[in-house]
Amino acid sequence: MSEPVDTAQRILDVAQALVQLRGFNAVSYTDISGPLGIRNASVHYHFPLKTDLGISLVRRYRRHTEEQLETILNATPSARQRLNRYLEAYRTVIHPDGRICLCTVLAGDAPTLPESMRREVEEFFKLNQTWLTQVLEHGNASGELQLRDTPELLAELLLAALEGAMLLARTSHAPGRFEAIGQRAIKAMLTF
Amino acid sequence: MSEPVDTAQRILDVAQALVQLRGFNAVSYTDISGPLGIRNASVHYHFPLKTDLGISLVRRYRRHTEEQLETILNATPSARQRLNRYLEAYRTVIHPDGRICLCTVLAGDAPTLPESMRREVEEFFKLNQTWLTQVLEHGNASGELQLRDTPELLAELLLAALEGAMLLARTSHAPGRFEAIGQRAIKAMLTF
DNA sequence: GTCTATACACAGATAGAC
DNA sequence: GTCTATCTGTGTATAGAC
Repeated sequence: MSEPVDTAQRILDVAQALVQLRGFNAVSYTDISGPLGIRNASVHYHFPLKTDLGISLVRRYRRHTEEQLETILNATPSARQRLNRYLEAYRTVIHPDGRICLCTVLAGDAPTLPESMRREVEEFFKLNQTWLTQVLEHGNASGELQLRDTPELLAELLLAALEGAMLLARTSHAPGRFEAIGQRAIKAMLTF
Repeated sequence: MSEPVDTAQRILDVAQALVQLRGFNAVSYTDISGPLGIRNASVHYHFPLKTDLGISLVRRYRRHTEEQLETILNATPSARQRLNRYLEAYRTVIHPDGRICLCTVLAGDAPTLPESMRREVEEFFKLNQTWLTQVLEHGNASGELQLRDTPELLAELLLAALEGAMLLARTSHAPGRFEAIGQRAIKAMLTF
């Protein structure tokens, strides 16, 4: 009864996993078509230019993230719990095989990406930073947190720490490192 | 009277600048030979395989960093000043054109790098982390700092924050962002 | 040590049959 | 929508002249 998932979505699924691991430039149309049992020309039918594919990839990822963040806000009014849930969300994108956040990888590729794609990545980070800022602000206003700096700057610091933690953990083949740093970074937000 | 700088070193100079910007895989032998006024075959004479070039690149970068860190230790006994100098060192590798720390870029490329090269990158981060740990430990022992967590974990957090800050700042074409986050991260070490 | 020339693989992309 | 076939560019790397 269920419709077969359309090819464009499955292309994006495979492409995303590959890009999360190797980066945008190190993934080819053939890399993507192979696991799907189709030919690279078929991928071009759905995404004529690689830039098209890249933009669709980031947009879909950002939409998905937006939904997750919205869900967290609805699930709890506590800043502590919101931040913990935010950290949990990272666990869903990090894999032992080396996959990390799509946009963290693309940030590394940024200077080689088409400008239109780089802007999409930038928007992803803005989304995260704005959300974190609001969570910290709200926690401060309600008295749950006692921030020692502006919510904007602390949000930026937390985001940066998580980005860097993913890179460091992956480079040293030590996924546990992300957890340790992530937990500590959040604790810092609560303690500041 | 001064000897002409040997070609191998100049190759590494050009290669490093290019890799700091685009990453390892997005830099070709022709990209490197062009600015030097030679042909790509000449680069192969000095570094037969690209992996050879990559390893030399990271080793030289790490040696240079080791010297800088040693210099900082000799220049001041204060943890505060040492951390500030450490941040200053980042300023020498970050450029408005998009160049950031060589090993931060290579961390993004890690899964596509030859294993021997990845290990060299890992060593670079270990070097930084060990140094930072010692600085924090020393500052704590002397009473200058009051750490609220282990020096190891705080060093990891600081390193991760700086890594991430470089990526975020570059992605949004806002070099000033690195400064702000970096300063705040160091302040966190002093305040913990 | 640097050159020209070239081998070989693979990339993104397109044309046209089915 | 997917295929085969192909174009064109570029990458790493090597052979051999100078």
